[in-house]
Amino acid sequence: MAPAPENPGPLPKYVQLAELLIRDIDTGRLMDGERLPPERQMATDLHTSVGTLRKALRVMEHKGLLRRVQGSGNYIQRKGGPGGTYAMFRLELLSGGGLPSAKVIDLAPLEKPDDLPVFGTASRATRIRRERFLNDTAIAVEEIWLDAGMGELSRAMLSDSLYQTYLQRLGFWVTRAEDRVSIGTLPDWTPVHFGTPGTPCGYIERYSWADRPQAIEFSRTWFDPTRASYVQRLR
Amino acid sequence: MAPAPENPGPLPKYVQLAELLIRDIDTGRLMDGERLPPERQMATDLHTSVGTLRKALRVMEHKGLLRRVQGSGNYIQRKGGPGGTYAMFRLELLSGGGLPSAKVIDLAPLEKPDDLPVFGTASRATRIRRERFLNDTAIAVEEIWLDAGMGELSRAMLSDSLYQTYLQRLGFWVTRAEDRVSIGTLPDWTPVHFGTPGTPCGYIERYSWADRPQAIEFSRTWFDPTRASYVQRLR
DNA sequence: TGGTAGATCAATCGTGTATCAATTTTACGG
DNA sequence: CCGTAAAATTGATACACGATTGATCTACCA
Repeated sequence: MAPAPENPGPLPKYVQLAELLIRDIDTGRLMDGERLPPERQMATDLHTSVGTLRKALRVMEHKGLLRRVQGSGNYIQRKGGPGGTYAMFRLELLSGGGLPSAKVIDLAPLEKPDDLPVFGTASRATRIRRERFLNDTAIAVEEIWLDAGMGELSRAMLSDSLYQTYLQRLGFWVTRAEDRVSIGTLPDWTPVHFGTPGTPCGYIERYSWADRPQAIEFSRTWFDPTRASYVQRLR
Repeated sequence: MAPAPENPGPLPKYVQLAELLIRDIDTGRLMDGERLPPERQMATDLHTSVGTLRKALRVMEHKGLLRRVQGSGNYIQRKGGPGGTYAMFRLELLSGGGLPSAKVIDLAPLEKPDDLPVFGTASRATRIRRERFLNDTAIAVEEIWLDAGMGELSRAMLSDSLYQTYLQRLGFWVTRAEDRVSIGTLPDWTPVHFGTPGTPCGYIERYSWADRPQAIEFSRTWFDPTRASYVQRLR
């Protein structure tokens, strides 16, 4: 029969928005009790309408993650301890958790090299090399390739959360991603203070999709297994 | 296409379609809450008609695996427990997918060794050592420690899916799990045909919880990164 | 009976706009 | 310094519109 399993369709936008915000809560980017920006401003920042945004907020309120006060604002309400009801994936310190940040090593628009898997539609891509931290301890280096068709990126535009940058500066957001975790060795451009190129380490490949059939981003992450591990929580 | 006349016994096409999709759920290709493509597109992708496809969807809805929302879409609905039977098995062949199976190497009730992290309440645990396969190619070895307080296991009781065994033979269901992926080396009891002890490999630690605050199971998995990788899909 | 094809209906989504209600902030008078 | 009222801010609610999508029905074929 048809060996054609289909690619998943995009979820309703308000669901994606809710999950985007919930991710920010889980990663610590949104703290307990913090007040969100006004709905109107937030809607324009996220390139959506107030109605859609409010549906997302309604979802979060229903999950007990948000307290909505008329005339005052929307307040984060952190529920229960770690590993709430949301399945998370990320790099964590061996001791658990950690507030993520990143330092850009290099950013350049380049021709896609031949050793990259096929993704996107353009022949060029923006290459970003970063060093990643959890609580100010370096845990990984990564190389991100963003298809040129998605827009131009400059160093000044980057924030700690790349996906947030994509949304605010380029007007699209990542709706789907796939990680493949394996083992590898540190690349030759690894900063000397991080480690020696060739050292065995954890290795993550990630494809990211937006609202089109072809992946728009491909990234490789090399993480130090003595300091961090890839964590997946399942409910 | 090519509806070749077959023997009196071929399953109706819509049943085959339903089973195809259910298998995608079980293997984790379709995740909880995910939205399927529009029926029209899905029908053409699967080389069938909308009517036939809808019969298949109707079957899945009747089984509680699908939530159909008019005007919105078809959403995967996880049935009791953590998704499908293999939803928690996240290793895939490098070429993608693969049907999982396992061969028991050893099963023994033992005192918990000191190098194990604390879990459960008993001082003893059942140790299971298995070799794991995807499509009959060996991809990993694993060691599972089930707290003695959960019941007695015998070799004859084991099926390919341990969690299903727990449910059917011991009467509890794993509701939550946490994976930590890193790198390691093959243990000294690795079967010779699988690899040489000490060889670098991928390494997964997993804690599993049932209906009590303390973890009831701890497992370690060593996988061959040249044949499989740990996969995580995100929406 | 099972599968295909097409037309039509109904519900939802995303967006935009307007209006109301509750709260906070500010300004003013004492 | 205090109290009150007005102004500004912000969330809540409602409706309209077009596009998308599932639901239903009929006709036809093997």
